[in-house]
Amino acid sequence: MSSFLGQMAEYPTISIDRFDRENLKARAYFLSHCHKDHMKGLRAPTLKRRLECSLKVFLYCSPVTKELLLTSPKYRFWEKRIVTIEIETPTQISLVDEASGEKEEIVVTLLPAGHCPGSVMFLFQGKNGTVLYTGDFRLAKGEASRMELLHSGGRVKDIQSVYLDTTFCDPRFYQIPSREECLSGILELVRGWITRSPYHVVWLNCKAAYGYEYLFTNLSEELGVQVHVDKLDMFRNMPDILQHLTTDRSTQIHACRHPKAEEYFQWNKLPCGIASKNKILLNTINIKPSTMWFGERSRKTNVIVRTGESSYRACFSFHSSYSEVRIPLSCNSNADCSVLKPLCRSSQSAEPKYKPLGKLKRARTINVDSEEEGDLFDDPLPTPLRHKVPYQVTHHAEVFSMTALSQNQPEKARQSTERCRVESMQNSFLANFIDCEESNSESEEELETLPLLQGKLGPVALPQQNADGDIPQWDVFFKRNDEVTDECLENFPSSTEMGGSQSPKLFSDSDGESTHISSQNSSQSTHITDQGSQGWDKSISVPQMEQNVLCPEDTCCDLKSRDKEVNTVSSVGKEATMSDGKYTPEEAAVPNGTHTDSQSSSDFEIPSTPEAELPKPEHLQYLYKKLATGENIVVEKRKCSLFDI
DNA sequence: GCGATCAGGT
DNA sequence: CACACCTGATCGC
Repeated sequence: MSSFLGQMAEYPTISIDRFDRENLKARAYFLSHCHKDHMKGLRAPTLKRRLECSLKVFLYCSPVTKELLLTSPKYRFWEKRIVTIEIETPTQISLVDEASGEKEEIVVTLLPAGHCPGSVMFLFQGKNGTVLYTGDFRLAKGEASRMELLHSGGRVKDIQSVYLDTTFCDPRFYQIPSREECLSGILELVRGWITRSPYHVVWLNCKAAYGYEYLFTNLSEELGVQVHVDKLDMFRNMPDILQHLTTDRSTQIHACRHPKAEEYFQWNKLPCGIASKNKILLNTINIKPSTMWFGERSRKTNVIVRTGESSYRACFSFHSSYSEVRIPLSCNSNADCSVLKPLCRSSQSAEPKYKPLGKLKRARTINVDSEEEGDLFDDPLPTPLRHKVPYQVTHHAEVFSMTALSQNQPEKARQSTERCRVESMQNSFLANFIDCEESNSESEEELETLPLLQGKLGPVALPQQNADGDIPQWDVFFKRNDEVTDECLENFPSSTEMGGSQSPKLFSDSDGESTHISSQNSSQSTHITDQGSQGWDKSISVPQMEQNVLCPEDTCCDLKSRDKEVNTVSSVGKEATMSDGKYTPEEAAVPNGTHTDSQSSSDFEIPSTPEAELPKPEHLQYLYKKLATGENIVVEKRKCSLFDI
């Protein structure tokens, strides 16, 4: 359960991913993704009642999240009260207090989070500054640069707080192999097994949760075998996922579930009940996706570990690891950049890009123009179509989409009369990183020594710069992979090598030299569904501006100035107290060089920000000072830290 | 009967 | 370790 209580210090009238207690009074709700632990209170009678009374309260989320949510009858009562916001489309929302009529404007931008279908991060911009709520996220290869652009779109100083998913925000989870590596390992294991005969089947022992879809779709895509699941109606409008799933049990790849699945497996039975085909017994192996991590200096890089005669564990994570959580707060290079990198890619590089799954098929198109105020909210399932264009205006009294920046916009382009403070946010970068530090311990002892904000989602890490850290030796980790990739792959089970009904003999869990399954080439061999994140095939917005205004060129940012102000952050939930002090880094290093995308290496690489350092104790000094002066910092029961440089 | 909470499991 | 659930027991309404 996320320990984030739902409210952010800067904007306490909105609630995110929590719908109980204090959140019952919120003026607006936001849901980052459809995992139960982020939906607490969402179907409670108390909230339902409030909804019936407060007609101006809405839930904002991505179109995919809405689709998934409404698949469950338990949440259907939300149907008319959900407003979907397109990815990467800054949208203004009026937060109205129904009692007093008091109104506050806020601009929210949804950014793909890579955690599960529909998952997003929320960037809020308003009178109390800019805050980023990450929700749960897994940055994928190539996404670091997106984050840079994100941050370069707003001056660093405007980022007051980052409410961060700190699941693995601990040095002990220093590395989790990249999505591509894990995928590649699983793919080859599955391939090696199911190609042996039509009676060789694989059971993917997945927990009930959204987030495995990219695994299913990629396996299906590569192997031409659909994955058996219990239910797929939630994906009925997402053909990119749906086409790879089936409820036909005769397939060779299963991800079905049953409470007694483990027991079944002992008896050679799949969770869906079948044990044979054409009266011939099936040969089954099971693969359990689970988090595996690798310490900074560990050479252990197997992404598949054999745990039994027919059992394997495969590395898989919904969350970013410690090394991935180092989010560049701004971009190093130059700048015309716009907020969002995906818009900037005119050159279609070979870079493997993880695109969020779940592109919605629109049942119908809805024209949205300035006359259609009511439509947005009255419309049922197929959400109003909007283009991912800058400057679009959705027409509802309280919701406007607009371009994020005005830098490239002709004034005439502004359709909304609303002022958009985002305007000022474009230049001035600082090569900062959000970094989490240490302490996964729950012992009082450690908490005392290192007073950090705790919580899965919550603590805020502060940008910091350090010139003398020990930089992770990325090369050490991945160089070797390059060298051994091919031979490793050769060690994979193949239909010819593996005889009988034994399961593949590989991937020993010991220090594996040859058992390592990982490939820098995985981007080639493992296709990740490309579907243009949430782009819509039909356009509708009337006031349509030029596309890509946000980022005219494929160029990246140019570092014009360095913003020295970085507010400290923090606070999780209502108990937390924001620290409003500002910090001026004395030695904000000048980002050097031009940003280049990391095309060739893994997620862990932080190519564009060579100065990035590991957090060091001295970085906490400022925080300590604040603590010493009595500023409130709430320590909750989890790990992670607040970096207050 | 429902929800909330907890313990225990995968 | 951790997640994202699930089940079952207990309690209160």
